[in-house]
Amino acid sequence: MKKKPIVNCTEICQVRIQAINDAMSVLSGKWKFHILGTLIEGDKLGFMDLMREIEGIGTKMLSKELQDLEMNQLITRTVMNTKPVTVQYAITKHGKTLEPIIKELAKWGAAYRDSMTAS
Amino acid sequence: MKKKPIVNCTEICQVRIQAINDAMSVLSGKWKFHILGTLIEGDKLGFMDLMREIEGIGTKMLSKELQDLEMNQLITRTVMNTKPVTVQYAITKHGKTLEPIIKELAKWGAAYRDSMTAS
DNA sequence: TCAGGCAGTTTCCTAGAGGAACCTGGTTTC
DNA sequence: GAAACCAGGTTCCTCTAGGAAACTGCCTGA
Repeated sequence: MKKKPIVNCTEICQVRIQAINDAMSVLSGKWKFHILGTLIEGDKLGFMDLMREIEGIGTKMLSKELQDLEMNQLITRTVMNTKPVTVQYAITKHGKTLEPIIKELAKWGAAYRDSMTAS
Repeated sequence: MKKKPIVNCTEICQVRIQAINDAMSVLSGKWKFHILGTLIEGDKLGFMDLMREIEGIGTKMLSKELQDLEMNQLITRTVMNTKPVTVQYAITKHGKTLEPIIKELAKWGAAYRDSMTAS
């Protein structure tokens, strides 16, 4: 009995897969959510501010991820002409659209931890 | 001028970081969202059904990710005693709590794609 | 002048994520 | 008996994400 061809993926399914891939390509990596979450909370942070807030991240990763996020227009980077040059990172309007996702994710993570420690 | 000690991370920040780490430890990887999304949409799917729905995944990854998800109680695996043994994967009540996140993620991904192609 | 802060960059290294292909073992249809 | 379908497991291989540590360059206050 011949089975339907390999490609019987429904269209809504295809669309969802592509959408999730798009989102993940921008948000992949260990640190993006943390950086975005931090910048959503406290706007205008410097490089060292972020280092202090995001426990565990190193300078290389932070700088690389910041570049990624800037390239994708989720954050902005402005160099201030102060005496020791400082830089301000801030979330963009576009980046703010991620707030619900990050909030949900954090909420779910906390609930998950509770449910695990309970059992 | 001495700066405040390294650890001046606010508490809400620490909590968020831990929550996001918890969530990511369970949801990390290229395929978990796809699998969960597919199982939320159509309940009770077999191994080959999932292969067909999730374009691009291979047997190794699918089987490994399914084990992970089952271990974390997000899906169930039931072996049916049919003539050629079939298996049914389904989402759990717990797994369903991820629905808002996955929906949001897919929504965001689609919107992101639109905004990128527009510019 | 020298330690320390800011903002990174560069190099080196390794574990693990993930793909391709092949194998098993049972069953049913042609 | 050959071919095909289900449900995986196994092996081999590659690539890169990510950490550690060291270095740069500028500025400032003690």
